[in-house]
Amino acid sequence: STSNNSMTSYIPNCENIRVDLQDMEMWRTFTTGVMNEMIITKTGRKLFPVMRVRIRGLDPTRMYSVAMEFGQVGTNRYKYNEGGWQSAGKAEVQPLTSTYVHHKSPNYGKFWTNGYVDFSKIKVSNKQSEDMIWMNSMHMYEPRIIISRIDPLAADGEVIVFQKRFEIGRFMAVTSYQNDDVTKLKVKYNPFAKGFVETRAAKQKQIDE
Amino acid sequence: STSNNSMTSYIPNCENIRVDLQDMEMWRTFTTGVMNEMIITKTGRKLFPVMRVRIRGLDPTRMYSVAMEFGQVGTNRYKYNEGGWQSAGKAEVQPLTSTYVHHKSPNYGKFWTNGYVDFSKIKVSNKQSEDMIWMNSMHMYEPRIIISRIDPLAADGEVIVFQKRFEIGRFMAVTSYQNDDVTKLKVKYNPFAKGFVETRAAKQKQIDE
DNA sequence: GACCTTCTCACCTACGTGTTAAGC
DNA sequence: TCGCTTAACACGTAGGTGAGAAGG
Repeated sequence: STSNNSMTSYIPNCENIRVDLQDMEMWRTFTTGVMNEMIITKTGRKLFPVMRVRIRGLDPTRMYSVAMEFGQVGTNRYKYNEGGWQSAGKAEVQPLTSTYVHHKSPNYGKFWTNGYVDFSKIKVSNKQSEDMIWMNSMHMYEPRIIISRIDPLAADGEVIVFQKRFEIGRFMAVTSYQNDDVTKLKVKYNPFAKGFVETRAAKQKQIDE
Repeated sequence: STSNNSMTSYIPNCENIRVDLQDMEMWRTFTTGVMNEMIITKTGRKLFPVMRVRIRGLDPTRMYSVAMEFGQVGTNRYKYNEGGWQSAGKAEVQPLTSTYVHHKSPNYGKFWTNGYVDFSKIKVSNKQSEDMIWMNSMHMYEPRIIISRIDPLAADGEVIVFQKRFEIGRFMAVTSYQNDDVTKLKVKYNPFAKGFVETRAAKQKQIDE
């Protein structure tokens, strides 16, 4: 939408910063012909796949914070019906604590541009809590990266110098998987779900016979 | 020794910084009537007990790095003989990479003084490697804490503002435990060694009978 | 009833222990 | 032989999965 696009353009990218999402093949798998889902629980659940980026163009000697924000997409809530997602009324209010400041923040530009930055520690929840991202179930979210430069002269000591939306990282927050195709992909690619590979294969065999 | 004491005094403690070691009862257990030992391996081994400190007196809005250095004690190497440690010739050269910069560095004074700072991620090794503390086996070490303030005006951007030695944290680096009393204490207090509690108890019973 | 949430569970990954026997 | 180091191992801790039944 227009409002989303304007978000990335009002930030002067004065340092020529670039941020590239990694593991694109994996991300395409979870978004081609399917709307990805992420389970949220009271105690917090990790995301899969994991956002992993390469950052370039920071001043090596200056200090930055890197954060990931989860923005609500659109103004509706959704339901899964007859094999697809459809609007189901107006969205709940976007919870305020929807930004994860990377645990290595703040740090030198040199640190952030050396290798990859991953967000594997993020936990998403349907309850408010410090240390977790609070989301509404059956709502759509989009991850966005925000880089701030530490600046003692600024009012709050930090100045946003870069933002980027990752449309390919969009997902539906759910308390249990709705689309069985999503479950299949999670079991296939997430090592922690290895115990269900055989289970699901056996069931599929029963169906086939 | 005189040289060790002078190390802490040439740093002007201009910010009235205090650093207090926690879990003193545990540390006393590992140093009263016994010389503590820490196993070092090629792939790196964690320390037990873990150094955990409370820091006070930092400027909340300025930025600091907190590090732990492992200094060689004395100029000898040692051997365990007839139930005690004794000198066994001249020490090997102190490896250079003997400082662990805490993984949350750099960070605001406010962060460091809020709660405790623990060094549970430190790994010690007898091989040179990034990310690990390189030590010589059968040598004695002493942990020391070093706090540096990030200062854009300084030549390398950091200025040491505090140092402190922890004599109670001294230990002998070994590739396998020499003193069985140390092994007993490790098995008794380290949760990860719980599998050996019964084993050792059973063996002791055999001896008693 | 229909829809969504919560809880417990078996089954994984990942890795921190001292033990022991073999190696040098 | 002796002293020290290495590697494989059984047995823990810690925590990340979807499944499935129960709850609201």
